[in-house]
Amino acid sequence: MEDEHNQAQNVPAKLLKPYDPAETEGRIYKLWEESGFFNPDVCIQKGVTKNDAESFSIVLPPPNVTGRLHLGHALEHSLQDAVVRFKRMQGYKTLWIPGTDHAAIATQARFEKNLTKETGKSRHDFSRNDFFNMVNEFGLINQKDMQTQMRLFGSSLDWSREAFTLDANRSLAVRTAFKQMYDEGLIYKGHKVINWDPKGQTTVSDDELVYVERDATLYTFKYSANFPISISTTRPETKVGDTAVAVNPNDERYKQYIGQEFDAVFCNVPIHIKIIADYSVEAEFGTGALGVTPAHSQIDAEIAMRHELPSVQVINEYAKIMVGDENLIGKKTSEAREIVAQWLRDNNLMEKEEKIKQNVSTSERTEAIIEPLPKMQWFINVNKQIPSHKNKTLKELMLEAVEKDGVKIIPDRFDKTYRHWINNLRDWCISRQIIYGHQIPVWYKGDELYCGINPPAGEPEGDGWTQDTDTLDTWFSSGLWTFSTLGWPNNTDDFKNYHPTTLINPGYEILPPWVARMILMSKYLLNEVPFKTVYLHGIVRDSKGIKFSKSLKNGIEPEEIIKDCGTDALRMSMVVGIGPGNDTNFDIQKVKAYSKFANKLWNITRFILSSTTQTNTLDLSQKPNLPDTESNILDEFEAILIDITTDIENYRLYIASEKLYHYVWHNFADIIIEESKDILKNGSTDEKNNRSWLLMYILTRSIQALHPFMPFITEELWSFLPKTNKEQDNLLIITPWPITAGKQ
RNA sequence: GAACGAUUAGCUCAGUUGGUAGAGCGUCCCCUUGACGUGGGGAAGGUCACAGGUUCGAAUCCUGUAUCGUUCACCA
Repeated sequence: MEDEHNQAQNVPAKLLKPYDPAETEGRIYKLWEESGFFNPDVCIQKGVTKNDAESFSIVLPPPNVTGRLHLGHALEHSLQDAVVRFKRMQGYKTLWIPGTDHAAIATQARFEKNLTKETGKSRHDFSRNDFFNMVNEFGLINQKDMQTQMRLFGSSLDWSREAFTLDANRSLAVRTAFKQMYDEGLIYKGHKVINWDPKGQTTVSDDELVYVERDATLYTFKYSANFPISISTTRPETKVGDTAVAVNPNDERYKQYIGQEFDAVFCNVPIHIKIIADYSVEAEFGTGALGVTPAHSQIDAEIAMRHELPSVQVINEYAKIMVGDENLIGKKTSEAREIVAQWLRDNNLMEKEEKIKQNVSTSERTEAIIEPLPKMQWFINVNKQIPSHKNKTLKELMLEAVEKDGVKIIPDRFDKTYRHWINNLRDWCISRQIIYGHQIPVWYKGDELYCGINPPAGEPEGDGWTQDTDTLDTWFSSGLWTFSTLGWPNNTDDFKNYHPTTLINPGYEILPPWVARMILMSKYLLNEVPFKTVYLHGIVRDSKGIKFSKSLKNGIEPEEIIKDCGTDALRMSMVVGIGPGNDTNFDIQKVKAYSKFANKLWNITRFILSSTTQTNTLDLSQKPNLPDTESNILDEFEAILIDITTDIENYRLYIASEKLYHYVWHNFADIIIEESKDILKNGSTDEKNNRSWLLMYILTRSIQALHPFMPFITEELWSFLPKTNKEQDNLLIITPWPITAGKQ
């Protein structure tokens, strides 16, 4: 039987069995890593990339070291690696930097939750230093795990440049940025109403709030019998801190009272109320009068600022009342609410109680109800005119990036989201009362304040200095990511070669907190944009369209999928048909379909190697004089390659990958190969040779074109192809993209 | 309250610039034992949410409506 297959020696034994990704992928990744080709310096050294080639750089959105990578990360890696491999093959000086994010509050919160569950202890049972180290260790375990996962995804990351937002180099970048902003007055310390998380005992920024709808009661009442105006509130317990009642200046009902001041005893607490006029008050809502509590509401604080009202703090960090008699003092806000309401009823001051739906802000991490409190904190001023930037504000610099500097957001509808966020931006509270993170690089000694950079931690010379105990919002360090990873503040070659980066590829949900912050930092510190294109991907949901989450336990481990179907199949399923900014419901059927495709490609190769002529000596660069039939097939194929190339260059990977899939299976295999069987069997020698060359050519180029999407199987098949010229002698990862000629 | 998105075959979703619809899975029939049973051929199945409009022509552009979803804001 064997003797009938006179070309069987062309077929490696491995190819005779179905494709086995599990056996292949790990080995191939190791091969790549050892080759050094993930590192652009090595590519230049070995003559793969020209020294003066244009660079293509991209930093990985650093995953939080709170846990492991999930399918959303698989999507992100599939997209980025496809583009990176494509650009590398096109001859760009291609750099993709890996890294992870310490994620400050998220990591500390998760660690502390585990700690309490397992040992009953909390952070207060440890020294600051010990606790920091424990959280960090927890993070580093996850970090290591994620590095393994990234390799499993096949990502061609330059591991020699790996970064962590909390490592020494990044810490230097953080201190440098902080000092520069501090010295120019952009970072300031101020006593303002901030979002306080009573459970986490820290401030949180506006972006870390989650609004939850709840039932609430809207109470309408007067402070005292002789007070002329009724007010409404859902939080009567805060009203012991009121210092004014605000009405709309055009409201005829109340005009006569504007400017008057009243004393009252509210729930046994003496208060002094001034009646003021402010346009922010809507006459139509409630009674048209707003009780102003400057210490416990952002909006009221703004009104109070405009009218120079005193501010009285009545709620403390533990969300307990800190004024009043024994009935009130020390009570939790929820208890105090009912006590005050009852007092109002008892004193015939309550006019109305209605049930309403209300959105209450909670902490993203601890789920605690946020208490607005006045506190001394560090802020970044987004409205200050910056002398070193032609008196533009940070907000203006951020808008400039998309309006003038050409930062392109894909899909473009998110451009609006970006602008809207910036236009509503308030000063960014950057200090946190947690331990895990970058400690504020500021030291105090008496009235002296020192802000420093120098390693190891920036501390000043001499004795008696104590460092500010707060740490920075995690987004402060991630805002520096595109350049802190390239060696900034040192003027390194990497920084010169690769910044601004070409592309960034995060999920759309972090457009405001991350993408916008990177633009802020880069525009201010470097006077340039951090990246040229922002490709936003969507969310991977479960098959029912529900978001994966740890609490719902509906997560699917990427490893399971990879074990069953292979990474290439998973990657294809994450790319084909999923447009930018679109969510996708994960469906294992889709992955299975592409694992079939992998096998199909495997068998196409087997067939061509075993059925064509002279495969050992076939030189692709020696194109025979093809008859029309073959010539047309070739033209059609090249046209598709050009098409696909254009699609990828415009980041339409979801279309390019599908076209490739469709061509290879339903044109190449189903039509071209099928009709070749007869030719290869019954044709003349010339016919056989021409057809053989054509099949081998399309196969070879298809494998190259598929490589960005299915890197493992294509690299493996590449090794089986005849080695008849220099190009084919190399690893597939560094072969030139098949249609460089097609760019014409 | 506002912005944005979605609404296409039984299910999950593509459809890049307007030229009367495609994929995967599922269903049914047939074929394939010399690439692949993870294969091949074929079939059924869609008034492209609805109503108007622009156009020679619209799933694709415009207006409005409905339902679902996301995000932002928030009424004190």
